[in-house]
Amino acid sequence: MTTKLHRATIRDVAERATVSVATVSRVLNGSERVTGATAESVRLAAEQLGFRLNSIGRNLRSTKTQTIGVILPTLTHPVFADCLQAIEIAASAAGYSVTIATTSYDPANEEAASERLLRNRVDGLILTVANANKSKLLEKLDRESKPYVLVYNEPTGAAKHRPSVGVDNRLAAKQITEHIIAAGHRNLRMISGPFAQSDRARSRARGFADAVAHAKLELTEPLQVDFMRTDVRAQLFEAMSARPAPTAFFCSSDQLAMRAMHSLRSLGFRVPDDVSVAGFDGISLGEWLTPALTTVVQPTHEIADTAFGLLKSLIDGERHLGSARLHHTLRIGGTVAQPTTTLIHPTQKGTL
Amino acid sequence: MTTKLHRATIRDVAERATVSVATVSRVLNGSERVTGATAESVRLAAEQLGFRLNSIGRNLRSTKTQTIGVILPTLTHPVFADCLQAIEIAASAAGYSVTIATTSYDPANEEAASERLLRNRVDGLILTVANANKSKLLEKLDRESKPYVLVYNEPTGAAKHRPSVGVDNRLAAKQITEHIIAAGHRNLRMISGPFAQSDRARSRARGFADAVAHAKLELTEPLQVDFMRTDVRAQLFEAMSARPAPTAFFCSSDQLAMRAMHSLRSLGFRVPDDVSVAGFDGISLGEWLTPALTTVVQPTHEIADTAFGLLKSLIDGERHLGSARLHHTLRIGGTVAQPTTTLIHPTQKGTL
DNA sequence: ATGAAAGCGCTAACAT
DNA sequence: ATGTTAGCGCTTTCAT
Repeated sequence: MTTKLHRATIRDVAERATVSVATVSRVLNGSERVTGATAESVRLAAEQLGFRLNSIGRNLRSTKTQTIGVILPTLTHPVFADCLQAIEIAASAAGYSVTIATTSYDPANEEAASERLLRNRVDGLILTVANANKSKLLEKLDRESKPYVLVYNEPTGAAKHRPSVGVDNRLAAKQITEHIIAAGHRNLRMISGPFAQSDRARSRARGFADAVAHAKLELTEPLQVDFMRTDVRAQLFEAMSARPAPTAFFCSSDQLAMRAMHSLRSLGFRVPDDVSVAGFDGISLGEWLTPALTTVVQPTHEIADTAFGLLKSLIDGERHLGSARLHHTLRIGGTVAQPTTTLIHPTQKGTL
Repeated sequence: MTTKLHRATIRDVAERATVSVATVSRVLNGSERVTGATAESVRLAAEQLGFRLNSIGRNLRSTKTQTIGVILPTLTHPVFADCLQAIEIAASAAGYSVTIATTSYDPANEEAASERLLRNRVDGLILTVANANKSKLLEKLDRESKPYVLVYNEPTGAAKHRPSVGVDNRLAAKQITEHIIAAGHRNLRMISGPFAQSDRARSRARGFADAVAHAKLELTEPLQVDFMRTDVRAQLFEAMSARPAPTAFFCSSDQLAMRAMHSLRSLGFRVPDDVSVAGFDGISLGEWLTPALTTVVQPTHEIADTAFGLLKSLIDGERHLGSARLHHTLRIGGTVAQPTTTLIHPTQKGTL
């Protein structure tokens, strides 16, 4: 055990095993035909020297880094955090490292983040962008034919060729909205994150509108809430002041749903007795609420695995792999109930 | 715009700008004295060529990667996810990339994860290990004098020299337990994650015991719950069958608290009317519950910033920087209330 | 089956 | 202020 153990290079190993560096490299990579005896002596020498392969040298030479980049809007959102975790597990199982970047939903950050990753020569990227149809970053990636797979984004139109993995947001939103309507609600309102930050939010709003239109109900404008910034409570107070007042809210994410429920309750409305709330995502915390949150469950783990698998194929040179729409499920909790028909007009119970 | 834009190397730039590669390298690094004119021509050439620095080459030569590794038990836990996000923000602001690894609380994975990171020659590591006092990984890092900073871990005894950032878990646990006792509870029970997986859990259990002892109450064994695996509900059913039955639970994490509340409620106990619950961590979701979760708030963001700052100093060669205990705060929600004194014996309300 | 040698893209002495 | 040159640690023809 010398002081600078890991400074041992492939060359040191070669000397100690009295073979050439080429041979050492061969046994290190398992590849090539090397005599069992020499291989063993190399392994022994490596162990004795405390040798640790320096990936940098390998990467420089092979122009492959066995590293993928992951660019996500935030890790504060459990969906993204869980997804990243699943990606990391899949990647490391395949011998890949993962380098991350977050954008705070800001396309400007997408640029800086991607450049950093690209300078590091990641072999490919898994990412969620603000808008998959119109993205400088994606255009760059396309131009440079750098492998990437989108998660959660649903590119459409001219961008439809972009590889992506996620659920059918519009359909899922339509279905959960139908569930709300089936419970007897006639005055629904959607609460959404800022459309500019999320094409998912837009798709979900479309699905909501689909269901509302199909039931021949009146469609109101989604309440756009900048989650981290705005006073959700004030916005909800106003929303509940409308006549007829909404009896149910469909929220574009579970976090939004939780905040909405909290605000509604603090305004004196009982959930689901006075007003129903449904979410979207299926974060596990939602199950632990009482009553449990009614929501759409996205198969996060599967999305991650599929995305990594796709990316791996792309990296390995396969083409035309297409995208994957995975199955969502409805998780019927207890936050959506029948509207209280006896209520003339839900009196404004709370105050600001 | 040729096909292979980014294949342009520093050498191509040098040729186009009719200077030497050394000069290009100099303007790229901002360092050194280069005439404004030549610098400009180099920048122009680089732009025209769509040149993108290849970090691999730089890293190999400089034996620095401007990359840190982050090893965390999981990202499923919001505390870790939020911390990682804050680390990433701090790191990228300082020009560092971050490569991640998760261990699922399994020390065996710590080994594999760290080797991967170390092969990638990360400049330093930020990590949370199962046991900061007894860790093969930490011993290795010490032996190789690889810079690292622990987060959340609280090394003690012989391991006290290990740089760490976090709160005083024992004190914080003691304080929130005192809060519970001050509400009038006499029969408290702690619910903890597996001690083997978390030295924090052990510290918190000690703090709990401190408060219980100080109030001269009877100390019961913490209920160890393997969160992801065990049937929490069954364990709680049993716990509530004890006589005298506990009237309050202190949970070693907010997630555990949420699961506990869910199980208790499904067993027919009202929280906080029949039984009080407090958590630890201060995840933001806890604030959105109704009633809001009473808990200890760890300054996650600050922990991340401090840890990165410390690591950066270590990487830059400074020594003897010590550790940082950051301030926690109690967040008094509504999940801890006075025990119902009229209750003779809390009758078993639910069934399995 | 193994070795010799070239070179991936860059930085850092050392020259000039 | 700028150029020359020697590698950083590894993989990979091309020989043998």
